[in-house]
Amino acid sequence: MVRAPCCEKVGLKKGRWTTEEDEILTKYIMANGEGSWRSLPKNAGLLRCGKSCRLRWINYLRADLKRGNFSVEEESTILKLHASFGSSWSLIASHLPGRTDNEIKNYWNSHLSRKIYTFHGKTTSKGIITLPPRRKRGRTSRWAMKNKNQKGSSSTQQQQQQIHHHLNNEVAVPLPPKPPLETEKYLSTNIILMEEQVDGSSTASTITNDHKHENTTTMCVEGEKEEILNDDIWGPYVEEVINGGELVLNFDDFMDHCWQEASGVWTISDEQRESNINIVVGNEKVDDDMCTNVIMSSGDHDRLHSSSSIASDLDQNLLTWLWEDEDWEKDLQSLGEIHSDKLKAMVDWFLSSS
DNA sequence: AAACTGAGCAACCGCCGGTTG
DNA sequence: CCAACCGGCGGTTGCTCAGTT
Repeated sequence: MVRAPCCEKVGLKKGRWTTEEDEILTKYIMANGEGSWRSLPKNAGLLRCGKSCRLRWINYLRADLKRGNFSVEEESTILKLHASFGSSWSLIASHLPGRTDNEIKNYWNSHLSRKIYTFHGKTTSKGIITLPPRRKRGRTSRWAMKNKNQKGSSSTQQQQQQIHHHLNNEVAVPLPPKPPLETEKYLSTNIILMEEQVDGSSTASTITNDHKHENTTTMCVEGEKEEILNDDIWGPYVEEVINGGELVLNFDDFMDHCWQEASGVWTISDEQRESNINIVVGNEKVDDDMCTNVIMSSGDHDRLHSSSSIASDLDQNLLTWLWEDEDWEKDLQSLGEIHSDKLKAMVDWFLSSS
Protein backbone atom coordinates (compact mmCIF):
# COMPACT_ATOMS: atom_id res chain seq x y z
CA MET A 1 0.00 0.00 0.00
CA VAL A 2 1.30 3.42 -0.82
CA ARG A 3 0.78 5.76 2.03
CA ALA A 4 -0.88 9.04 1.39
CA PRO A 5 1.30 12.03 2.11
CA CYS A 6 0.70 13.65 5.46
CA CYS A 7 -0.66 16.66 3.67
CA GLU A 8 -1.00 18.16 0.25
CA LYS A 9 2.47 19.47 -0.39
CA VAL A 10 1.77 21.43 -3.52
CA GLY A 11 1.94 25.13 -2.80
CA LEU A 12 3.18 24.68 0.72
CA LYS A 13 6.02 26.74 2.05
CA LYS A 14 9.26 25.11 3.14
CA GLY A 15 12.39 26.21 4.85
CA ARG A 16 12.88 28.63 7.69
CA TRP A 17 9.90 29.89 9.59
CA THR A 18 9.29 33.61 9.67
CA THR A 19 8.36 35.48 12.82
CA GLU A 20 4.93 36.11 11.33
CA GLU A 21 4.37 32.40 10.87
CA ASP A 22 5.59 31.76 14.38
CA GLU A 23 3.13 34.28 15.73
CA ILE A 24 0.23 32.77 13.82
CA LEU A 25 1.08 29.28 14.96
CA THR A 26 1.60 30.31 18.57
CA LYS A 27 -1.65 32.25 18.72
CA TYR A 28 -3.58 29.41 17.16
CA ILE A 29 -2.22 26.81 19.57
CA MET A 30 -2.74 29.10 22.54
CA ALA A 31 -6.36 29.45 21.52
CA ASN A 32 -7.08 25.92 20.36
CA GLY A 33 -4.48 23.73 21.99
CA GLU A 34 -2.12 21.22 20.44
CA GLY A 35 -3.17 18.36 18.23
CA SER A 36 -4.99 17.92 14.93
CA TRP A 37 -1.80 18.83 13.18
CA ARG A 38 -3.15 17.83 9.83
CA SER A 39 -5.91 20.34 9.91
CA LEU A 40 -4.06 22.98 11.88
CA PRO A 41 -2.32 24.77 8.99
CA LYS A 42 -5.55 25.20 7.12
CA ASN A 43 -7.44 26.39 10.17
CA ALA A 44 -4.68 28.69 11.27
CA GLY A 45 -4.10 30.05 7.79
CA LEU A 46 -0.59 28.74 7.41
CA LEU A 47 0.87 27.50 4.17
CA ARG A 48 2.76 24.79 5.97
CA CYS A 49 2.58 21.04 6.29
CA GLY A 50 0.99 19.84 9.52
CA LYS A 51 4.14 18.02 10.42
CA SER A 52 6.14 21.13 9.91
CA CYS A 53 3.82 23.01 12.28
CA ARG A 54 4.11 20.32 14.89
CA LEU A 55 7.89 20.28 14.63
CA ARG A 56 8.11 24.04 14.84
CA TRP A 57 5.93 24.11 17.92
CA ILE A 58 7.60 21.20 19.70
CA ASN A 59 11.17 22.19 18.94
CA TYR A 60 11.03 25.93 19.06
CA LEU A 61 7.86 27.73 20.08
CA ARG A 62 6.76 25.89 23.19
CA ALA A 63 6.96 28.09 26.25
CA ASP A 64 8.54 25.48 28.47
CA LEU A 65 11.62 25.05 26.35
CA LYS A 66 14.97 25.63 27.96
CA ARG A 67 17.40 27.64 25.93
CA GLY A 68 21.14 27.97 25.99
CA ASN A 69 24.05 25.67 26.67
CA PHE A 70 23.62 22.24 28.10
CA SER A 71 24.67 22.09 31.71
CA VAL A 72 27.19 19.58 32.98
CA GLU A 73 24.35 17.71 34.64
CA GLU A 74 22.37 17.58 31.43
CA GLU A 75 25.38 16.40 29.48
CA SER A 76 26.02 13.75 32.05
CA THR A 77 22.40 12.62 31.86
CA ILE A 78 22.55 12.42 28.09
CA LEU A 79 25.68 10.31 28.22
CA LYS A 80 24.21 8.00 30.75
CA LEU A 81 20.89 7.60 28.97
CA HIS A 82 22.51 7.18 25.59
CA ALA A 83 24.59 4.37 26.99
CA SER A 84 21.40 2.66 28.08
CA PHE A 85 18.93 3.56 25.37
CA GLY A 86 21.05 4.36 22.36
CA SER A 87 19.55 6.75 19.86
CA SER A 88 16.12 6.92 21.48
CA TRP A 89 16.24 10.66 21.56
CA SER A 90 12.67 11.17 22.58
CA LEU A 91 13.20 8.84 25.50
CA ILE A 92 16.30 10.70 26.51
CA ALA A 93 14.50 14.01 26.07
CA SER A 94 11.79 12.86 28.45
CA HIS A 95 14.40 12.88 31.20
CA LEU A 96 15.55 16.38 30.39
CA PRO A 97 12.80 18.90 31.04
CA GLY A 98 12.81 21.72 28.55
CA ARG A 99 15.00 19.93 26.04
CA THR A 100 13.72 18.45 22.80
CA ASP A 101 14.74 15.23 21.17
CA ASN A 102 15.96 17.17 18.16
CA GLU A 103 18.09 19.44 20.30
CA ILE A 104 19.63 16.52 22.14
CA LYS A 105 20.23 14.65 18.92
CA ASN A 106 21.99 17.65 17.41
CA TYR A 107 24.01 18.14 20.55
CA TRP A 108 25.02 14.54 20.53
CA ASN A 109 26.01 14.53 16.90
CA SER A 110 27.96 17.75 17.06
CA HIS A 111 29.58 17.51 20.49
CA LEU A 112 29.27 14.33 22.44
CA SER A 113 29.78 11.78 19.71
CA ARG A 114 32.97 13.53 18.72
CA LYS A 115 34.16 13.34 22.28
CA ILE A 116 33.48 9.65 22.37
CA TYR A 117 35.30 9.23 19.12
CA THR A 118 38.28 11.07 20.49
CA PHE A 119 38.01 9.23 23.73
CA HIS A 120 37.98 5.70 22.42
CA GLY A 121 40.84 4.24 20.55
CA LYS A 122 40.58 0.53 20.41
CA THR A 123 43.39 -1.64 19.17
CA THR A 124 44.72 -5.10 19.46
CA SER A 125 46.73 -6.31 22.40
CA LYS A 126 49.78 -5.26 20.43
CA GLY A 127 48.67 -1.92 21.44
CA ILE A 128 48.43 0.85 18.95
CA ILE A 129 46.25 3.82 19.44
CA THR A 130 43.94 5.35 17.00
CA LEU A 131 42.55 8.82 17.20
CA PRO A 132 40.75 10.92 14.65
CA PRO A 133 42.81 13.50 12.84
CA ARG A 134 42.39 17.02 14.01
CA ARG A 135 40.49 19.28 11.73
CA LYS A 136 42.63 20.73 9.00
CA ARG A 137 41.26 24.16 8.50
CA GLY A 138 38.15 26.21 8.65
CA ARG A 139 36.38 27.97 11.41
CA THR A 140 36.58 27.26 15.08
CA SER A 141 33.50 25.57 16.40
CA ARG A 142 30.79 27.93 17.57
CA TRP A 143 30.41 25.83 20.62
CA ALA A 144 34.05 26.28 21.50
CA MET A 145 33.78 29.97 20.87
CA LYS A 146 30.75 30.13 23.11
CA ASN A 147 32.70 28.53 25.90
CA LYS A 148 35.65 30.73 25.24
CA ASN A 149 33.49 33.81 25.57
CA GLN A 150 31.99 32.69 28.84
CA LYS A 151 34.94 33.65 30.96
CA GLY A 152 34.84 33.12 34.68
CA SER A 153 31.52 31.41 35.03
CA SER A 154 32.37 28.69 32.58
CA SER A 155 31.63 25.28 33.97
CA THR A 156 34.11 23.96 31.48
CA GLN A 157 36.92 25.88 33.08
CA GLN A 158 35.81 24.76 36.47
CA GLN A 159 35.84 21.18 35.31
CA GLN A 160 39.28 21.53 33.80
CA GLN A 161 40.52 22.87 37.09
CA GLN A 162 38.88 20.01 38.92
CA ILE A 163 40.49 17.54 36.60
CA HIS A 164 43.92 19.01 37.05
CA HIS A 165 43.45 19.08 40.75
CA HIS A 166 42.14 15.58 40.79
CA LEU A 167 44.76 14.09 38.56
CA ASN A 168 47.90 15.67 39.78
CA ASN A 169 48.14 18.81 41.79
CA GLU A 170 51.70 19.42 40.72
CA VAL A 171 50.86 19.79 37.06
CA ALA A 172 48.09 22.33 37.45
CA VAL A 173 49.53 25.22 35.49
CA PRO A 174 48.24 28.32 33.72
CA LEU A 175 47.03 27.60 30.25
CA PRO A 176 49.56 28.28 27.51
CA PRO A 177 48.50 28.92 23.92
CA LYS A 178 46.70 26.10 22.23
CA PRO A 179 48.32 24.23 19.36
CA PRO A 180 47.32 25.45 15.91
CA LEU A 181 44.25 23.72 14.65
CA GLU A 182 45.51 23.08 11.18
CA THR A 183 48.26 20.69 12.23
CA GLU A 184 48.08 17.31 10.59
CA LYS A 185 48.84 15.35 13.71
CA TYR A 186 47.36 12.53 15.59
CA LEU A 187 47.24 13.57 19.19
CA SER A 188 48.41 11.19 21.78
CA THR A 189 46.64 9.34 24.47
CA ASN A 190 47.23 6.26 26.46
CA ILE A 191 44.99 3.34 27.00
CA ILE A 192 44.40 0.83 29.69
CA LEU A 193 43.63 -2.70 28.70
CA MET A 194 41.99 -4.90 31.25
CA GLU A 195 42.03 -8.55 30.40
CA GLU A 196 40.23 -11.20 32.32
CA GLN A 197 42.41 -14.18 33.06
CA VAL A 198 41.43 -17.79 33.17
CA ASP A 199 41.72 -17.84 36.95
CA GLY A 200 39.24 -15.03 37.31
CA SER A 201 41.74 -12.34 38.01
CA SER A 202 42.21 -9.36 35.75
CA THR A 203 45.34 -7.83 34.44
CA ALA A 204 45.52 -4.14 33.79
CA SER A 205 47.94 -3.36 31.02
CA THR A 206 49.28 0.02 30.14
CA ILE A 207 49.87 0.79 26.53
CA THR A 208 52.00 3.87 26.34
CA ASN A 209 52.69 6.09 23.42
CA ASP A 210 56.12 4.66 22.86
CA HIS A 211 54.20 1.47 22.31
CA LYS A 212 55.38 -0.34 25.35
CA HIS A 213 52.79 -2.78 26.39
CA GLU A 214 53.33 -3.26 30.06
CA ASN A 215 51.40 -5.24 32.56
CA THR A 216 51.43 -2.87 35.45
CA THR A 217 48.84 -4.26 37.76
CA THR A 218 47.35 -7.58 38.53
CA MET A 219 44.40 -7.86 40.78
CA CYS A 220 42.00 -10.48 41.88
CA VAL A 221 38.42 -9.95 41.01
CA GLU A 222 35.51 -11.55 42.66
CA GLY A 223 31.77 -11.79 42.30
CA GLU A 224 30.14 -8.99 40.38
CA LYS A 225 33.47 -7.44 39.49
CA GLU A 226 34.13 -10.37 37.20
CA GLU A 227 31.07 -9.43 35.26
CA ILE A 228 32.07 -5.81 35.11
CA LEU A 229 35.48 -6.63 33.80
CA ASN A 230 34.30 -9.17 31.33
CA ASP A 231 35.01 -6.97 28.38
CA ASP A 232 38.17 -5.17 27.58
CA ILE A 233 38.12 -1.64 28.84
CA TRP A 234 39.88 1.13 27.06
CA GLY A 235 40.49 4.73 27.73
CA PRO A 236 43.01 7.52 28.06
CA TYR A 237 44.43 8.46 31.39
CA VAL A 238 47.09 10.50 33.02
CA GLU A 239 49.68 8.77 35.06
CA GLU A 240 52.83 9.74 36.82
CA VAL A 241 55.21 6.96 35.98
CA ILE A 242 57.36 5.89 38.87
CA ASN A 243 60.64 5.94 37.05
CA GLY A 244 61.89 9.48 36.63
CA GLY A 245 58.60 11.22 37.20
CA GLU A 246 57.61 10.94 33.59
CA LEU A 247 54.19 12.26 32.81
CA VAL A 248 52.06 11.06 29.99
CA LEU A 249 49.44 13.54 28.95
CA ASN A 250 46.00 12.88 27.71
CA PHE A 251 44.35 14.95 25.03
CA ASP A 252 43.20 17.83 27.19
CA ASP A 253 46.44 18.14 29.06
CA PHE A 254 48.32 18.08 25.83
CA MET A 255 46.10 20.87 24.61
CA ASP A 256 46.70 22.78 27.80
CA HIS A 257 50.45 22.40 28.10
CA CYS A 258 51.83 22.08 24.60
CA TRP A 259 51.84 24.04 21.40
CA GLN A 260 53.61 23.88 18.08
CA GLU A 261 56.23 26.37 16.99
CA ALA A 262 56.29 27.68 13.44
CA SER A 263 59.16 25.29 12.79
CA GLY A 264 56.84 22.42 13.51
CA VAL A 265 58.55 21.45 16.76
CA TRP A 266 56.27 20.94 19.68
CA THR A 267 56.95 22.97 22.77
CA ILE A 268 55.75 22.70 26.31
CA SER A 269 55.12 25.41 28.84
CA ASP A 270 57.97 26.65 31.01
CA GLU A 271 56.29 25.26 34.06
CA GLN A 272 56.18 21.86 32.50
CA ARG A 273 59.73 22.06 31.27
CA GLU A 274 61.04 23.14 34.66
CA SER A 275 59.29 20.30 36.31
CA ASN A 276 61.56 17.98 34.34
CA ILE A 277 58.77 15.92 32.99
CA ASN A 278 58.89 14.01 29.77
CA ILE A 279 55.84 14.45 27.68
CA VAL A 280 54.54 12.30 24.90
CA VAL A 281 53.26 14.92 22.56
CA GLY A 282 51.71 13.05 19.74
CA ASN A 283 51.64 10.65 16.89
CA GLU A 284 52.80 12.16 13.66
CA LYS A 285 50.90 10.90 10.73
CA VAL A 286 53.23 9.32 8.23
CA ASP A 287 50.74 8.08 5.72
CA ASP A 288 47.24 6.66 5.75
CA ASP A 289 48.22 3.53 7.55
CA MET A 290 51.15 4.48 9.70
CA CYS A 291 51.97 6.92 12.41
CA THR A 292 55.08 7.85 14.30
CA ASN A 293 55.18 8.67 17.95
CA VAL A 294 56.94 11.79 19.08
CA ILE A 295 58.19 11.89 22.62
CA MET A 296 59.56 15.16 23.85
CA SER A 297 62.01 15.18 26.67
CA SER A 298 61.67 18.16 28.95
CA GLY A 299 65.38 18.95 28.97
CA ASP A 300 66.62 18.64 25.43
CA HIS A 301 63.51 18.29 23.30
CA ASP A 302 64.59 14.94 22.00
CA ARG A 303 62.20 13.55 19.52
CA LEU A 304 62.02 9.83 19.79
CA HIS A 305 60.25 7.99 17.04
CA SER A 306 58.75 4.61 16.61
CA SER A 307 56.43 3.42 13.91
CA SER A 308 53.22 1.56 14.15
CA SER A 309 50.06 0.85 12.29
CA ILE A 310 46.86 2.56 13.15
CA ALA A 311 43.94 0.48 14.28
CA SER A 312 40.47 1.49 13.30
CA ASP A 313 37.69 0.16 15.47
CA LEU A 314 35.93 2.11 18.11
CA ASP A 315 34.60 0.73 21.32
CA GLN A 316 32.06 2.22 23.63
CA ASN A 317 32.17 -0.55 26.17
CA LEU A 318 33.85 1.55 28.75
CA LEU A 319 31.30 4.29 28.92
CA THR A 320 28.46 1.87 28.69
CA TRP A 321 29.88 0.02 31.60
CA LEU A 322 30.45 3.17 33.60
CA TRP A 323 27.01 4.54 33.07
CA GLU A 324 25.11 1.34 33.37
CA ASP A 325 26.35 0.85 36.88
CA GLU A 326 24.88 3.32 39.35
CA ASP A 327 27.60 2.54 41.85
CA TRP A 328 30.46 2.65 39.43
CA GLU A 329 32.41 5.00 41.60
CA LYS A 330 32.08 2.69 44.57
CA ASP A 331 33.07 -0.27 42.44
CA LEU A 332 36.13 1.56 41.30
CA GLN A 333 37.13 2.23 44.85
CA SER A 334 37.01 -1.45 45.58
CA LEU A 335 39.20 -2.13 42.59
CA GLY A 336 42.00 -0.07 44.02
CA GLU A 337 42.70 3.58 44.38
CA ILE A 338 44.95 3.84 41.36
CA HIS A 339 42.39 2.61 38.91
CA SER A 340 39.64 4.50 40.60
CA ASP A 341 41.57 7.67 40.03
CA LYS A 342 42.36 6.81 36.47
CA LEU A 343 38.87 5.88 35.55
CA LYS A 344 37.34 8.79 37.35
CA ALA A 345 39.79 10.94 35.49
CA MET A 346 38.56 9.46 32.27
CA VAL A 347 34.99 10.31 33.12
CA ASP A 348 35.99 13.80 34.15
CA TRP A 349 38.00 14.14 31.02
CA PHE A 350 35.11 12.98 28.97
CA LEU A 351 32.71 15.36 30.61
CA SER A 352 35.09 18.25 30.15
CA SER A 353 35.12 20.23 26.96
CA SER A 354 37.71 19.57 24.38
C1' DA B 1 38.76 41.42 0.64
C1' DA B 2 37.18 37.39 -1.23
C1' DA B 3 36.92 32.59 -1.31
C1' DC B 4 36.93 28.63 1.22
C1' DT B 5 35.66 25.67 4.95
C1' DG B 6 33.06 23.25 8.21
C1' DA B 7 30.41 23.52 12.82
C1' DG B 8 25.96 24.11 14.35
C1' DC B 9 21.29 23.49 14.05
C1' DA B 10 16.58 24.12 12.09
C1' DA B 11 13.88 21.71 9.22
C1' DC B 12 12.69 17.98 6.15
C1' DC B 13 11.84 13.16 4.95
C1' DG B 14 10.37 8.63 5.28
C1' DC B 15 9.21 5.01 8.19
C1' DC B 16 6.70 3.01 12.03
C1' DG B 17 3.13 1.93 15.32
C1' DG B 18 -1.28 3.05 17.26
C1' DT B 19 -6.00 4.26 16.37
C1' DT B 20 -10.23 4.52 13.94
C1' DG B 21 -14.00 3.35 10.94
C1' DC C 1 -9.13 -7.93 9.16
C1' DC C 2 -7.91 -4.12 6.46
C1' DA C 3 -7.14 0.43 4.74
C1' DA C 4 -6.52 5.02 5.91
C1' DC C 5 -5.24 8.37 9.03
C1' DC C 6 -2.38 10.46 12.40
C1' DG C 7 1.33 11.53 15.45
C1' DG C 8 5.85 10.52 16.61
C1' DC C 9 10.51 9.27 15.83
C1' DG C 10 15.30 8.95 14.04
C1' DG C 11 18.21 9.90 10.19
C1' DT C 12 19.57 13.21 7.08
C1' DT C 13 19.95 17.51 4.61
C1' DG C 14 21.12 21.99 3.66
C1' DC C 15 21.45 26.73 5.12
C1' DT C 16 23.87 30.19 7.93
C1' DC C 17 27.73 32.25 9.45
C1' DA C 18 32.22 32.92 11.51
C1' DG C 19 37.06 31.47 11.33
C1' DT C 20 40.81 30.46 8.14
C1' DT C 21 43.49 30.86 4.04
